[in-house]
Amino acid sequence: MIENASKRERKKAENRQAILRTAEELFSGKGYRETTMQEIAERAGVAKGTLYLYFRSKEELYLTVCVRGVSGFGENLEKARAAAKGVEEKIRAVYLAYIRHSLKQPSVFRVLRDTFLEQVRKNLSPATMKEVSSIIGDWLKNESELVRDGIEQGLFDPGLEPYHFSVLAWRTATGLVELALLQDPIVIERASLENLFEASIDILLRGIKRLPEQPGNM
Amino acid sequence: MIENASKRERKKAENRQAILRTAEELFSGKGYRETTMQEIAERAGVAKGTLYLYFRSKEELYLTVCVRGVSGFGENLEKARAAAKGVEEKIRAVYLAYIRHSLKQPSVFRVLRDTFLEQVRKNLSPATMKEVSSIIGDWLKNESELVRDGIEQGLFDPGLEPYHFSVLAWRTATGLVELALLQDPIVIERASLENLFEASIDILLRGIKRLPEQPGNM
Amino acid sequence: MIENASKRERKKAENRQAILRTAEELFSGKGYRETTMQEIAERAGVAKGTLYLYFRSKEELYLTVCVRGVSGFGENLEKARAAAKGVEEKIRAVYLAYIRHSLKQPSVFRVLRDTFLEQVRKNLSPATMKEVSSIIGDWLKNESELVRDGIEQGLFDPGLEPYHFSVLAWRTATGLVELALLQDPIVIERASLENLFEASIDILLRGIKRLPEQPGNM
Amino acid sequence: MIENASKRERKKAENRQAILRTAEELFSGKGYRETTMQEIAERAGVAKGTLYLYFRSKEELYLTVCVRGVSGFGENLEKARAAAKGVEEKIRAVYLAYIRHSLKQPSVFRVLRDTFLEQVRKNLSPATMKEVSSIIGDWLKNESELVRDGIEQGLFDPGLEPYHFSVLAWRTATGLVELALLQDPIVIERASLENLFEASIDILLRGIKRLPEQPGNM
DNA sequence: AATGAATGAGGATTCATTCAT
DNA sequence: TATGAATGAATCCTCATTCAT
Repeated sequence: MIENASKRERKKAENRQAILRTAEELFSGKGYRETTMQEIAERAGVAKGTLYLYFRSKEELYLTVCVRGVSGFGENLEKARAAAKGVEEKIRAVYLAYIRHSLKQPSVFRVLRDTFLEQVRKNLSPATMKEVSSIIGDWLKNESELVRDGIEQGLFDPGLEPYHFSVLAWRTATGLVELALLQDPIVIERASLENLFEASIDILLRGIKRLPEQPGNM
Repeated sequence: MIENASKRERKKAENRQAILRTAEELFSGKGYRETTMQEIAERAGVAKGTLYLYFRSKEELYLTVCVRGVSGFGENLEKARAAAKGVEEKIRAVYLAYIRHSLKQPSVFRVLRDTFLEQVRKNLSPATMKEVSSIIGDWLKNESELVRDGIEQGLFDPGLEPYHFSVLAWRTATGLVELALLQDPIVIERASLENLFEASIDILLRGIKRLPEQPGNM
Repeated sequence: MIENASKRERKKAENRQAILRTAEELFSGKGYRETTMQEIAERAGVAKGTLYLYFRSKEELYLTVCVRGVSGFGENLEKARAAAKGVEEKIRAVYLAYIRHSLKQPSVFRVLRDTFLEQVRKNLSPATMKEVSSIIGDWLKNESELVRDGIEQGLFDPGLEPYHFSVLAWRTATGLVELALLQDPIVIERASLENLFEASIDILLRGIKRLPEQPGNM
Repeated sequence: MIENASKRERKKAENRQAILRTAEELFSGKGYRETTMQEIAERAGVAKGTLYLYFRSKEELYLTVCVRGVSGFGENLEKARAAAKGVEEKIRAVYLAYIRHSLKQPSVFRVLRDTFLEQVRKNLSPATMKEVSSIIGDWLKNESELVRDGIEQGLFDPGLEPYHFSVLAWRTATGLVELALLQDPIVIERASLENLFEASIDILLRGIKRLPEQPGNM
């Protein structure tokens, strides 16, 4: 009896996961409008109607996909920072973790990004907006702390506004990921782009380093 | 006869421009999928069927909007480069011109940006994408000439890949403009962002400067 | 063992009644098409599948509700007839009992009325319709016996077709109840309507009375 | 040119009429829910999408059908009254005209009736409700006048409340039409019902006649 | 007997594109 | 050249019914 119940529960949970995975893949690959419930159902191996047993509407499914992915994101960045030694290394680690994670879970990246596109914001519930914002907000805040530390340690230009740098790094990373996610990358090949990920944070860090001999005029 | 012909020509060109302007505005405001041919026609003051006299399909219309937008950018940036003296100043001028132009013509900016979101790409044929990218690619290549000049003049790190830097600057600028275009800016206030526009190119440039004493290891 | 069996029987009968009560309420409030099996199940406190243990289909459930409703009417009217003395009084009593019962149990009334709206009929098989009508037909036939008695006793116009009068009285009563059940009565106030209930049967009866002096020409 | 335009206009108007006619037929035969846009389109000889060129939604189409039919109804009753001579004949003529017109245009009848069914009232716009109510209201008012005249002329029982009689006649007629509209009439055959139409108004009128010799006690 | 997850046919609506005028 | 009516494929969602547990 319990066996039965749990078996059923398990099957249900599996179904839910299958739907979410499929939906994530499709939404992420083709966007909200382009993805049809029919296709999600087919690929998830269930009937169209079944989707509506688990999610009240296409929109609810989309939001669930979003929120689910977003949760893991923050922790990931946190881990990267904890693992790295030294201010500069931490900044670099978080920056690259943001890029790597985004490339691995494009749908999450897209939600994060969409939160900052007016066009799409209306699709997101306030709750989602808040959760997403808080992740970015945390990153920016933590990042600023690191920069401040760096300044205090004499590593970075004392005239630098720490928060500004965080925003700058975030926007740069986002812009690069966007390019990388295009299925046949344009303007630049994938391999070069990979190099650019590392090069970009190097340039950014170098751009804020303190120059002892010749006083920075920034 | 000739009078009539030229009059007709003029009317035709006007119609074309009106359609393009309207389409740009709508694509920019609601995205490709959300924009209907019906609405474009209505707002442009022509009949739905007329659109198809000027553009073979919705996609071609979109492409034309893009190309027109990119060209506008091109001229603008060209002017900025011509006006500035010295490599570094030219790079800064072009970078800032890109931002200013984007803020002045948000719809062009948005349409172009969307072309780099997969959501829109799924609706566009590879041919369309290729066309847009090649224009942007050309433009980035021009930009990298400047960087190459800078390296030759001993201003920038000789290990730097010029084209990469163009891409980096472009993505950074784009990321910042995106933030600036949000109606209720989150994360950062408008004023700070204005500062960041200038600070960002300073950081980027400083990040690639040659360091005579300690040889660049990038 | 027997205890258990009877207990189960009781439970089963209770379930059946609960389902029927709930269905009646819902069918009455929202109509056949608008009422879903899901909602019936929920409100009756059973699972959707359980409904199909008791009733083969939605239609059979509806039919059962109807039949049950008609039977209730039947008993009630029968009682009224038995209690009254004299043909005329019996007819009046049955007529008023029909109205009172309808007002006391609006859902039964509504379900039965709907069975005579083509909208509902399209959802019901001919068999179902036939079943309901035969019950109502029987009931009307009983009623016409009274009229026949009245004619034989020289009370009513001998040219009168007894069954027709039953139908007429039934439709008139139904029409009046319909009006009375409107939440914000239009056309006539509730109080007046109450008077009309009595006045109407008076008029109907007077309309069929034998007129000794001038031979009825109906 | 004008030829063309008018030809086109005519075609459009014809289409509209065809759709309305078809819709009336179907709505009226199967009810709102049972009728599909697909079927209306097919039978009207147009494509599904075409319906939406003429009517914004299924509901708007339904209401248009309703309102269109309702307009002619009032005039019809008016004509019947004008044509008949004498109070009694006028009442009979209007009553029968109501029945005949209802049978000829069932959809109109249904709208009229539905205005008095709580279930359906929510589907009707206030405007429709008002128009429909006014037709019934007019009938009832005019009818009352006739009854009042009859009383003054010594034809009808002086104790009779004129308005009540109007309501009674209206509800009786409605109840009978309802029965007649069932596709395979139940409880009573079509032919008998036809007789009942006339018999019913005879009974009603006879039921309110003044009885000079034996004072009416109603 | 009871459950409730799964099904899939069916229905309203949208919109890019065509074509007769 | 310009029009806008017509098309129908495509999409989201509902719900009666089935069936494994």
